[in-house]
Amino acid sequence: MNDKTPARWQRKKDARPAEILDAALTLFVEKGFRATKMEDIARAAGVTKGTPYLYFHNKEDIFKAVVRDTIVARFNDLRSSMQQQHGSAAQLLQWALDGWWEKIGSGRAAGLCKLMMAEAANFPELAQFYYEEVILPGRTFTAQILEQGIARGEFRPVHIDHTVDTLVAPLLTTMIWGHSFGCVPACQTATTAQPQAFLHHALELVLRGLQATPQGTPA
Amino acid sequence: MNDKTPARWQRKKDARPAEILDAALTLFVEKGFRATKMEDIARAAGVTKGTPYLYFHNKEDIFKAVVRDTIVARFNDLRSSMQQQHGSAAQLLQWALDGWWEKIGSGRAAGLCKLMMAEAANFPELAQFYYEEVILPGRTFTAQILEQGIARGEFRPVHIDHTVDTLVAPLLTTMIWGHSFGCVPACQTATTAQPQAFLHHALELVLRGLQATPQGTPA
Amino acid sequence: MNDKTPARWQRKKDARPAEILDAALTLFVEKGFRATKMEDIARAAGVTKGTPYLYFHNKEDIFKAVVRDTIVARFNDLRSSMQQQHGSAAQLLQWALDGWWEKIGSGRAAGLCKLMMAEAANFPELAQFYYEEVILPGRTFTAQILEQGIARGEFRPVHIDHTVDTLVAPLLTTMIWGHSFGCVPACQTATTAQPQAFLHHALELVLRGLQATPQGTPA
Amino acid sequence: MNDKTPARWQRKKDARPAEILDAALTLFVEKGFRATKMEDIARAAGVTKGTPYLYFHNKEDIFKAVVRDTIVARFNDLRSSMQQQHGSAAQLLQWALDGWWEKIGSGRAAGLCKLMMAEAANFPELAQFYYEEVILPGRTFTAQILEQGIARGEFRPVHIDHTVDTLVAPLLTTMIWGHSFGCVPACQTATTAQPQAFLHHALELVLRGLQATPQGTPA
DNA sequence: AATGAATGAGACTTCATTCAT
DNA sequence: TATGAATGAAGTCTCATTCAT
Repeated sequence: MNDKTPARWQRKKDARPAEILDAALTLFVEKGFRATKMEDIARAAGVTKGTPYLYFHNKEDIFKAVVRDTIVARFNDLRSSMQQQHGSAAQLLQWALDGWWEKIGSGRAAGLCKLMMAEAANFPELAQFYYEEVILPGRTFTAQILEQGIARGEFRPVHIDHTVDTLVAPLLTTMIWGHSFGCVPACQTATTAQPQAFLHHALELVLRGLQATPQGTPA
Repeated sequence: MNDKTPARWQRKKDARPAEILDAALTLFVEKGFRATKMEDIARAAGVTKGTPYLYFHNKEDIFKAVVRDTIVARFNDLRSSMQQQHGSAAQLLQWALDGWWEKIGSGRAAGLCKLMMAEAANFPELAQFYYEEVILPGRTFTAQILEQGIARGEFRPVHIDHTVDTLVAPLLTTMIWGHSFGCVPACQTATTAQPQAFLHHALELVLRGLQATPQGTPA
Repeated sequence: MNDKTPARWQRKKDARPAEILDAALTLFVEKGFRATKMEDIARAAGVTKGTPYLYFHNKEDIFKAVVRDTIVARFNDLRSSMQQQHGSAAQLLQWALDGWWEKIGSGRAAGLCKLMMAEAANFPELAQFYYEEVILPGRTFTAQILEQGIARGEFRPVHIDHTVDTLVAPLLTTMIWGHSFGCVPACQTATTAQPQAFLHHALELVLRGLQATPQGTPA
Repeated sequence: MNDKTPARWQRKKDARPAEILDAALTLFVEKGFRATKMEDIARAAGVTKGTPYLYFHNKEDIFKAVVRDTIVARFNDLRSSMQQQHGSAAQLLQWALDGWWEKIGSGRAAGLCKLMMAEAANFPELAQFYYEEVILPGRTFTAQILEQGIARGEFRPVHIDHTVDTLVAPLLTTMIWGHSFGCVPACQTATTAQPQAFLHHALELVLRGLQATPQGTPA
């Protein structure tokens, strides 16, 4: 409004790359990588066609930056929210699930994860970054809780890797469903309508399955 | 038929559409819809640029035909392999899982499912077809087994929809993982290495969680 | 209906080229040269794609044949209808106008003339044929009547060429208008609605202008 | 401005559309709509393939713009040159004819009119624009002069619409002939060689025919 | 730092023509 | 003679990227 407030413009200047990435994130999630035009990104960021090229080498570079930045930011959020949680392994998993939903599953980051799956084969290098920064730490974190639970006799001894994947599967399902069929009005399911209820239900089922039972295994 | 004719082209009208769809399926799964060029499809099918247009209206039409044909074919396979299975609900679910893996999960059809998720928002009409022909029938089938299991006292009474999704989640995970990060050598996990072992493990966990227990629920 | 009547098929066989040209004439008039597809011509003629090529070298060749055949046929019709007409020069011009309307102006041939104008620059060789077979004879014929009228004192002495063109102008206008704006519902004029009335009116006006008047020319 | 810059391209946004339309006008008139390639237009305008699409939606859009712009511009020229002409109806018609020849008949606009006739059926919407902006005003203008002439006793009472068409016919003939057979060296006629002489001759003939004569009509 | 006109490779689609049957 | 599957040149349009201003 007031040209005399340089601070505002100053901030703006420094914020340019972030604004561009923010716009790109929204558009990539909404339309996919190929269908998102550079000019759309620029316009959504309030700049003109050429400006994104001052900060990024090309469209692929923007995509990579979007993934990296979003992931890092979301992961820091999630990590700090998980600090110093104590309780049973089951409780930790529930907290983790809620934290994940709040920080990632319910926001644009979930769309980005879905996009990352869609494009992983086209961006192997980026996939590897994601794998190392997201997938492995996430698996390790989950695996540690599991192992703790087993060590404490809270859970049966189980195959760690497969159990981790079993715990992660509902999260993946929620993200992908919500950003694929969930976007089509005619293709709604219970999961898209009440994702959190589904997540809790799935976790509860698996936790029951993990429960150490004195009397043996089911048929 | 006769290798001695240096024919520029072979006539085989009846086989052409299937050949084109087959080539398209492979390429779509490998590279995605946008990144697959019509000429690539043509070349992969052993014809030239113009030929696919003799059988299909445009690229989108080919995509739709690929989905419809593959889905219908795979579903018929699966359905017939499930005919007249008898046993406990748990056994039925295990058979269904194995049948699904054999007919769909382990083949190109899984890649198509992953692609369908990636593109659902871009092809709402096709998404609806897929939803009606694949998702709903699959959910209904699973739900019936669950309800049977509950009615027989084999399973606890549970929320059907969420449990269906919990059962389906590992399948989705397998398909998507296998055709995203699983395609990148540096991004392997236990699931991509031994998908069937994971699927069995996940099912067993959930079945345990479903088990009717006389003595109450866990914390 | 009856396969036993070979005569009918015999005739058909010989008639093929004519049938193709007839179909082509209609389509060319309706849609223009470029917009008419070979396959449309074939289908309209009741044959398949390749057949026209058995009788004609290519599309251009068909166009040329259409023009030549139609023109020659229409001209023979017109010429024979004008045989042995006697009367004043004005009467001859009126008879010629009516004959022209009946044989050419009111039928598809008029559309062909319009098309010939549209395409003359693209088919110089064909234009020359048309010029020599239609334009020049038509002009000569008209010029002769004019000269006769002048010689008899029926008409004033006038510039023959320009007067011929003045007499021909309404005919051209009728043909062109009827096959251009006349085809668009929202673009009707008196001429398209009542072409014959216009033609008679125009001829009468010009004939009055040609009338030998004792008292001199208008301002 | 500076010849020392080996610039791959020149920036001149304001002039571009006009340059493109100018190039397009020439090419459309010369080769017709279909036969004119977008790249030809671009090259003739001194730009590359993609540039016309910065200013026009597609080829049809360029055609429409060419018609609209040329028509409007020529019509304004003509209208302003006809301002404040006084005299007899016959004189007005002669002035109008000369003005028309100077502003329209002798230039590229005449080719555009011919093209408009050739393409009217393919572009009904554009035809309607042309009809409303050119044909109707032109007819109204001519009709008013005629009615004035009749009211003043200068002309006989005649059918206005048909007489308008009779007056317009030579103009149409000139435009069409000049841009069809007139372009083929072997197809010249008096009209193509001396169009203005023909136009004057035709007008004089029709004016004589319109002359109010006390002593009756000819046979 | 920012603009936005211009570029030009690239992808889709059409259709006149060919030729094995 | 007739067919019609297949060809492939040609044309339209898009959009990531460049660069003079």
